Parts: sequence; C-alpha cells; structure tokens
Amino acid sequence: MSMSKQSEKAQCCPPDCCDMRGLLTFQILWELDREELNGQQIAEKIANRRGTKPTPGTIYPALKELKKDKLIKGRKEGRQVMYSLTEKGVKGLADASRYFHQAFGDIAEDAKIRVKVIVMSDDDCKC
Amino acid sequence: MSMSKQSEKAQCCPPDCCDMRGLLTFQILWELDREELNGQQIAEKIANRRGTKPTPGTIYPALKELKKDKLIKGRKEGRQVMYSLTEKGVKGLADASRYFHQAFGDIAEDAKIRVKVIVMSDDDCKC
DNA sequence: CCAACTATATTGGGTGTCCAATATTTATTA
DNA sequence: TAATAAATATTGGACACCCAATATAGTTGG
Repeated sequence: MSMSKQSEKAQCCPPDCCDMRGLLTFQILWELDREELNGQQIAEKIANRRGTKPTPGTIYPALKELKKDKLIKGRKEGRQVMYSLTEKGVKGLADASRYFHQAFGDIAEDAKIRVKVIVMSDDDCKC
Repeated sequence: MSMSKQSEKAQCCPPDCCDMRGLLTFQILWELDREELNGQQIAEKIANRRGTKPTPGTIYPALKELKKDKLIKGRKEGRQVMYSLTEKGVKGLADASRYFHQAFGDIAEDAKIRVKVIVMSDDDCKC
C-alpha cells in the first residue's frame, strides 16, 4: 500500500504525503501507537489479528525498514528491543488511517454486518 | 493476504478455507458482489477508493487469476467483458470478510474516528 | 560455568501487487 | 473502407510481504 496519490475525493492528502510499506507495517504502527512493544510482542499482536504468528523472517525485516524510515525507534532493554513510534510515525499512522478509511471504510462496515449475521445464523458451521 | 490459518480466536474458518490473492482482489470481489462490472468500470471503482486508477497491467492480471480460480466469471458483451461473482466467489468474499473483520475491524473503527476528528479540527490543512 | 532458552537478526526463494510500455481485438466514426 | 477510439491483454521490472532455515547475542537455571 503506497498510501499515496489522490483523486477529487481525497481531501487534504497530497500525493506521496505518507510513505508506508504495506498492511503489515500499518498494523505494526497501529499497535505501537497503543503501547511500547518488543518484536515478539508485536508478532503476538499480529497473530491475534491474522490467526497466524508471523515468523522472525517477516517481522524483523519490517521493523528494520520502519526504523530506517524513522517511523519507529528502538530502546534496548536487556536482550529485548522495545519499539515505539517517532513523531514521524505518529503522522504516518494518521495519514495511513485516512487512506485506509477512504479505501476500506465501507468494506469494513459491510464486513462487520456480515460477521454479525453469520454468528447469528451459523450454529452448524461447515465452512 | 492468504486469508488462511487460524488461532484459538478465529472461529469457523479452518486453515486455507479461502484462497484469495490480496486486497486488490478483495476489493474487486466486493464491488462485483454489488453489481456486474467490466474491467474499466472495476478500475474506476478502485480509483474511487485509492485515489489512483490502477493501470491495465494491474487490473487484468488480477481478473485473470480470479477467473482461473473460478471466483468470478466473465460474460462477453460487445468488446467488453462483464464480470460477476461465481458461487465460489460469493463464499470466498464471505470468508475474506470474516478475516478482514478479525484483522482490521478495530483498526477501521479507529480510522473512522481519526478521520472525523481531523475533519472537525483541521480547517488549515497542511499535511 | 554451561546448557537451554529467548529475542533478535539474516538469507533465499516465492507470491501478490503495481506500473510503464506495448500489443491485440472490437466498435465507432469519418 | 479506413482511421480512430475503447476495452482487453501481455511483458518486464520493482517492491512489500511471507516463510523456512539458519545464525547470533543475551539470560536464566542447573
């Protein structure tokens, strides 16, 4: 997700105003906006979302890139590295959220309703 | 987005129960669930979401894959191909929606609130 | 001290998404 | 009919993501 460019609909967000990588990094920024976390804790947060825990080969390169882009910063604590958002990261998350809402807001509403309907009607699940 | 695997939290969705490609295909399925569309119309729908119209090199390979996986079907109409969901596509969209809600439901709620706040407070936009 | 464990990190290979450029087919218009 | 336009389609290259496998550094327990 390049989180960039605009149409007539997109307000207040010039092209390339936010340079995120993709949805994994978006989820990471979102979690780090809530609380300071180390790599393993981030992986567990993502696992709760996806149902699968991302492997080290997924999570650490993503953190490395986010750090390189100065969206997050790391603080060593024993053998762990506690990550948190930088000021640029906070702004990046805000931009990404605006994009996400424009691109997926209605789909998310629809998905919420669908899930509700399924839970109500699907006592014998066979998917 | 492989839309697969599960944790204790994920209910009713066994590993690999839905084999979608990613978010582009998810958006395409969502639009086609609403109405029958040709390639160009799909590109315009995506453009409304993203602010950028995907090029032919993006949209047609995606449609080709979805058709190969029998999630959508095409109906020739003059020089156009009108696409719609197959039965498998309807189920795939339902599975993907459940996954999307689990992975991004709270993030979408948060994004909605963020955007509202920005619109209310940001008369002098400078992002 | 040393073994086991934990957290971090890298590499290689594969897939999905994306665009620029180019090409083909079909319909419309001159 | 010929030129134009529209819709579809392919190719090559790039990047984000993702995992399996492997490696390293620090911590803890015996």
